[in-house]
Amino acid sequence: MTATLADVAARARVSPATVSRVLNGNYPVAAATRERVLRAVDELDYVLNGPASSLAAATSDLVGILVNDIADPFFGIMAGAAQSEIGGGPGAREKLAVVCNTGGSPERELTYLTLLQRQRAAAVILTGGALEDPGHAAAVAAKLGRLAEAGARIVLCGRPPLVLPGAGAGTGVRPAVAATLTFDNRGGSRRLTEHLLALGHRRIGYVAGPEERTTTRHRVEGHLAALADAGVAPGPLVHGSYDRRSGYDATLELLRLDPSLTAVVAANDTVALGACAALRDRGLSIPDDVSVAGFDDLPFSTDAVPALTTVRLPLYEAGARAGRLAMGKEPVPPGGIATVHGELMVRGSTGRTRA
Amino acid sequence: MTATLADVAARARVSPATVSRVLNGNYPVAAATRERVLRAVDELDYVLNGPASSLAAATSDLVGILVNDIADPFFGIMAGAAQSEIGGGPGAREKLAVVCNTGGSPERELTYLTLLQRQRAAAVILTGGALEDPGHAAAVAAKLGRLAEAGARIVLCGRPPLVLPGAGAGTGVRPAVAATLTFDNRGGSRRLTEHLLALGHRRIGYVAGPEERTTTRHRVEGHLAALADAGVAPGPLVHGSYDRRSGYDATLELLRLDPSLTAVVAANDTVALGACAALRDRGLSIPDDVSVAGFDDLPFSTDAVPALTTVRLPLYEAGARAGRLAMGKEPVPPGGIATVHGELMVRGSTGRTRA
DNA sequence: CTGTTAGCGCGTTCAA
DNA sequence: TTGAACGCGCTAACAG
Repeated sequence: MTATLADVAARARVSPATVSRVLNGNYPVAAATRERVLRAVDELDYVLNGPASSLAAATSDLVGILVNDIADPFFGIMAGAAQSEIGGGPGAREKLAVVCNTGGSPERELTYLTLLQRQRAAAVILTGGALEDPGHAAAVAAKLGRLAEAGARIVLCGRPPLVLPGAGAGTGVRPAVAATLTFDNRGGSRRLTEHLLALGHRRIGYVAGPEERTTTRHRVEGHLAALADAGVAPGPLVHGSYDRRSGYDATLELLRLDPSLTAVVAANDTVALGACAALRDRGLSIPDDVSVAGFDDLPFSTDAVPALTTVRLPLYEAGARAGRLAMGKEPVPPGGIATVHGELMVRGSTGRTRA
Repeated sequence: MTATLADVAARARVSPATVSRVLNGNYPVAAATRERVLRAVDELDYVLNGPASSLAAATSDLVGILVNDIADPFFGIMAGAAQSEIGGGPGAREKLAVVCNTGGSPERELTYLTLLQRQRAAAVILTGGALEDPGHAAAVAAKLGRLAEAGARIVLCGRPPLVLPGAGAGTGVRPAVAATLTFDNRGGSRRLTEHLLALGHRRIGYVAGPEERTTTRHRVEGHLAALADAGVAPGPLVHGSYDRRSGYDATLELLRLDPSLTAVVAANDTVALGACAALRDRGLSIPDDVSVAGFDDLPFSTDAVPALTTVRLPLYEAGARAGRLAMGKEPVPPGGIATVHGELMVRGSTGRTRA
């Protein structure tokens, strides 16, 4: 059967404890002994028994990364970056960075958190916007609290800070979350709309993301704030999911609600692509008839025709930083929270309104 | 601290063994007892200790899904589909389906396999093409053999069948791989090139994927086979990675090598987008001056302008099937291998050559 | 620097 | 249907 630590010890003529020490590299071991042990490990094709090790040490080397949609590069880029900072750090004991796909489902989010708690995960990174349902938010907060209690380091990436129930000044509530990297969706969205306003647009449609999501709300709020500041009345707004199809359908609906639209702002780049397709199918040219803008600046956005005006979020950098924070390789930002800003990328899909 | 099985047992006034039986549902337990146990579990916020459980049971509920690039929807779609078939099957004990991103690195692939072996993973799914280096292939085969020996079910998805060293007829070598779903890259590529030939193209450039990868080779082979059958000489070929930038650069190189090209075939859709950008920047129109074709039919391909002619691979279906196979929820195909075919999607990016 | 000794928390016999 | 007892393979004190 599979070789155990004891087998290795016997073969190397040392005690099991010594083998353990060699493998974990935590205690000094004579070079000659270590050599013998490593050879025995090799000869026996020995692989440490993770569960046994985790049980004895009361901690595992598993790090969970939760994403809302693994097929969406928005999450893939962040998750990949985080994973690259976690797996195989030189010298450090190998961590197993794993990505868990919730599919945006609240139940699955909680299920995965429980599963990670069960595995005694060393750290958990939650990416992307949160659901606004208070019940679910409380459930997540509670779960995170228990995970943190059990020693897991919690990091939020691209997610608003956790609102701690009953965490007032001096209540002594230790925050469950070690660090939060939050995206400035509101500010980015605001600058994007200001750009449109500067180009002369006054009738702007909005294809929003799924309802009850923080990302959706913040982006809408930034948009509305820019309009309010300029004294421009909001145009029609339609909610949909974060996919291309939704952008297509919602844009047709927008056009129906207000045929005089001169610009469409989309929840993200993927949705914007769908919006572009709908406009083209209606015989409208971009940006001559209607300008279109996205959000996130995913890799394909620059290849759209015309190239998409959007707000660039440093997804890779944020994910990598979250990974380092989860590993304790980077100091926690002051207050535990850092805001990540987006950068307006003006490209061909937006232009001046016709004279 | 964290509650244990014994705590639950004490609170429910039963033995630890009974609690275990209730939790695992493997043995009959009186309804009243079960009720009491479940209440105690709830009151104590008890969460099973995974490592301890795995150690005792000599198996874990972890299922690993290896991908080459998590930021690429090609893998994200497969992984998400597989995960949806694995996580939270009703009744079944919750499995933890986790995605591991190798980044295309052979070392990380082996590292992840070792880590999964260490965790005594219940199953492992490897997605996407493999590296052709014989040394690495042998190392992977050996690792998979050991994983399988330890009870893990191995499934390949979108990957060529594992060549078993020394597995001849009657050698009694039990294949380590439970099931293989392989993509017909060769056939799909061949049909794509035939389509181009039918449109009159005779000077076709090829932007290939990374060298030493099975996917790259098979797609190139299909392309060359179609040309050979038609008696057409192969055009220039340039290798690159699977990203947009690579497609852009390679296409400029192709144009330099043969300015009279009338078509460009790309390794995949992402690369094709880069190719389109390069052609446009050179002032060439698609498909009037040059036709472009991709592979995979990722969601954004239909939104390219013009929409991309490509070969659709049923990524979601294949991933889901791999997930079911990993869970033993679906019968293994005859011979352990099933070929998944692609479908030619003719769209606007390819057209007849000019008269 | 190395060996000895106890558990870590749970599943699974075996009896009852 | 339930309980008692043992051991899974490893780490972490404590000696030496």
